[in-house]
Amino acid sequence: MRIERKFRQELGRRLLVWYRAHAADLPWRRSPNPYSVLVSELMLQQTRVAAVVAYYNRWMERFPDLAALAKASEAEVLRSWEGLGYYARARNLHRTAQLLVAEQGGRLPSRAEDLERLPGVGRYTAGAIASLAFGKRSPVVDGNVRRVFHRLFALPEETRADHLWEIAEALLPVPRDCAAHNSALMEIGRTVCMPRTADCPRCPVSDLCRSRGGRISLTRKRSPTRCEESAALIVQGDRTWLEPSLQGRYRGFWRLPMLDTVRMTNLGEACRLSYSITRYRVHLVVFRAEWREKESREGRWVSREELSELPLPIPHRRALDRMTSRPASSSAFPAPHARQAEAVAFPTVRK
DNA sequence: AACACGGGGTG
DNA sequence: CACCCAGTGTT
Repeated sequence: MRIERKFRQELGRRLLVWYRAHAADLPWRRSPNPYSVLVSELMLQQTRVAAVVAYYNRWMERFPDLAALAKASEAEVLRSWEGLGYYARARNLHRTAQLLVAEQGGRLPSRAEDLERLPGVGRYTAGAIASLAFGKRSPVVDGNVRRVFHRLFALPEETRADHLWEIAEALLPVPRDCAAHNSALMEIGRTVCMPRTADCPRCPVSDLCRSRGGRISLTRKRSPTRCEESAALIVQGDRTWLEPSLQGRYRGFWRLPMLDTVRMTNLGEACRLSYSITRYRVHLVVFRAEWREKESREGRWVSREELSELPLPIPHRRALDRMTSRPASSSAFPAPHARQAEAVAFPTVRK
């Protein structure tokens, strides 16, 4: 697709003017140093601005720079990320900090090509850091930009990702303005040219737009797969037995043990809750239990104070909160369930 | 190219 | 409830 110089200049001007007037006041825009751009961009991967702000502020207080982050333990890093999801991002950010402190004098590279070699930094994030933090003439294509381009140029649904990157590159203005240019494209996608509704009257480039707010066709998804999971709540005094998650999505987290009726005695259902995770709908049932034989299990007894410092999957954190917080109540735990609940031996996944 | 990865907000 | 989000890494 050819882009006329005149079109490019007019579009660029409008974006910059609009952005100067409408840029949201976000914490990582206050002092755009490379580290704050790195942290915010990692947090913003597949995650909305509104969800990120509080995490970002706490993060910067706790890990103000690469050196502080590199020194932190993984548990501390994961606890700070808990609830934000996609925990590989946190592990990657931590590794990136350690790698840069160890080998690059604690400095981020400024070229997208070098940034992309860092763990957790792909094509989008590399371009974002290069342009936003270092003012480089690097394009960005994220979900917002993709949608804006689809509408702006009335692109066919099957448009290849490479083509979108070519367009993004071709539209870049002089280096000095690239940060604002890229931010403006994403900000318009986020606040004006939204997935379901395009608020064209508010859009600074609506008269240059080929589709004027047409709907982007939605890709249908398969319905969630139902799963069941049963966990055990084992209490000794004021401590709860937790086990480390050694692999999988919750690697590095602590969690309730899976109910194991061979080594545990099932004392009855304590609580149940459902949650969704990517394409699964999980029904979690927690049973109160006692050890018959604890040998050969990795884990530890955790007090309530320690509980607040260890990283836990949100569903397990919730279940624990529900079961162990009994304010203004003499008993620390819910009364035994009347009937002996039937044990579900192991979580089952039906495909 | 398809899939896994988390949790919460929005209509 | 369905859909989606400032993507990346693995298979």
